[in-house]
Amino acid sequence: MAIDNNFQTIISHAKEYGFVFQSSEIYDGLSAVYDYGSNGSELKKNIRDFWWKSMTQININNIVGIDAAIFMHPTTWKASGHIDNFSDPMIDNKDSNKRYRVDHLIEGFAEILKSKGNVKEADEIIVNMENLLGNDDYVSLKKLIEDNKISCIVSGTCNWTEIRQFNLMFETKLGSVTDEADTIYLRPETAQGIFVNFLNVQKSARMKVPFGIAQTGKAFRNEIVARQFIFRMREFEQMEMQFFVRPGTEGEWYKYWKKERLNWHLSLGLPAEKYRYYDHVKLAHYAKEACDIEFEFPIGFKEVEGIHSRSDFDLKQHQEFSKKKQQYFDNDIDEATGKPYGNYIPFVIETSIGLDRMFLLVLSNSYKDETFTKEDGTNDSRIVLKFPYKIAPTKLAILPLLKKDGLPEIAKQLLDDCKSSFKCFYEEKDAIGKRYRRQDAVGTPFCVTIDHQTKEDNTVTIRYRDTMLQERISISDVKSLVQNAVN
RNA sequence: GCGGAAGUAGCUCAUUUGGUAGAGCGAUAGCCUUCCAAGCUAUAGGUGGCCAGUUCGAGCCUGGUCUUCCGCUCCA
Repeated sequence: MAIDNNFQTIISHAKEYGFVFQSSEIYDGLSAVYDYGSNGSELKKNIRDFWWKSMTQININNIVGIDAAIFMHPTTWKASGHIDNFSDPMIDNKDSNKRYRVDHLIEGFAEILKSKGNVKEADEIIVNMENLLGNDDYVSLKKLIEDNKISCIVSGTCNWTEIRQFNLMFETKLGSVTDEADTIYLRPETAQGIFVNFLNVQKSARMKVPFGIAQTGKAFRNEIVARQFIFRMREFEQMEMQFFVRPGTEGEWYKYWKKERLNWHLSLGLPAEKYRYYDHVKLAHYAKEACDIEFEFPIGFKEVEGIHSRSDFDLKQHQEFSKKKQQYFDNDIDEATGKPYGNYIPFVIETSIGLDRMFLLVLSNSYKDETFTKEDGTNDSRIVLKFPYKIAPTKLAILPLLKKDGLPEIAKQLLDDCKSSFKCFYEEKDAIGKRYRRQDAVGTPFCVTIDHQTKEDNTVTIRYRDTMLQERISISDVKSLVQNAVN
């Protein structure tokens, strides 16, 4: 997917106005890692807060939050399937650019040998390969491929890259963790922190199925190709909610959350026509039903959130690996039998949204390059970020028209009155028009100017970001007006 | 990861064949300004992505490396 000019412009704007920087930029940066600047961190936090509130406050009766550690016991990832599914050594043919799993490549060659009658030779190669794989001896493995002149089906050549292990998970070391190994991983998803705490939370918060556990936090994936700005990063933040339900009811709850999550997006005033569902045909090993909520980014329709019906796969796996029962006793009466539903491992509906992707969604949707006609008939233009009010980094800019005649003093009084209620910005430098443009560029929904008339009748001019219209209101009404608009 | 292209001030770009870098905008500090950027003055900011090599001399030539973009590839 090509990155169009519009997207490039947005990326430049994000850097120039303190939203997103490349990580460690003074050291030439780190590929696919980004930092959030002064405005970006506010926007990101506001999105996260809005999600958190929607989950844990509005659904106050049946969703609670947790904040699990990034480090988890390594067996977690054996249970989840992350270790087995993502640790195969790979090799690329430089001429065809085709990638092979090393074991598949060599096994394929051995099959051909066998079909030609060289059974003994084929078996030797396989034994040899398994030994080398067991020792992670990639240099000798490559030599094995080259010595046997194993070639690419597409190009027919033996022009191979070095063998590499594409493990999705970042490894690190922790002092003695288990008997077997001290290698631990940075979590590739936040969900497992919820699953392993299922009973802790259920018991301590006295939750009854159906209920949910919400969490936001960093996750890490060693993506082979990570591109497209903050769309695919190696370190990113997820906002996940796992909703535990009685087996047999997962279908209706899946439908419920599928609808509910899209409504959340729309409640921010984001355009419905830019959203669509993508129902998965090919399902993951744990899934019963799954869909993505996609948004039309400048780079096309892309996934921003996933809703997955995960069955009881995760809890069952953890039960098996930990030898600890993960079941829940349901006291509700089953009308069919007249008895309680009893013990079961709940089924799970997961909603998982990428915070960074949501950030990019909001940013690219809000970015407008507008041209308009001024009062004197000439054309003018502005770059404006039309953020939803409640997540805008700064809510109110307070601008004395002149930095003399006591105007700054009045302005600062208003600032003191407002700054504990919402994020304000104060500036007295430069012409007023220029200051308006700067606020447009960072998406501040309201600007208030203090002029000489303010001294006479306590009114100020409020200027609206989206329409550029202005009106005079009483200075005492400013705070409540902004507060009402951003809540 | 493979192949291609690019990297000069915060941004957009100059610098004729190799001779120790400039502009506009922006920023900062003043001045002027009574409501939608681009009035005046001054100042700051670059070991030319980084490291080597060739040369008397490299922003310019060569190699490596990092980052970004494009095309593949990969993608619970």
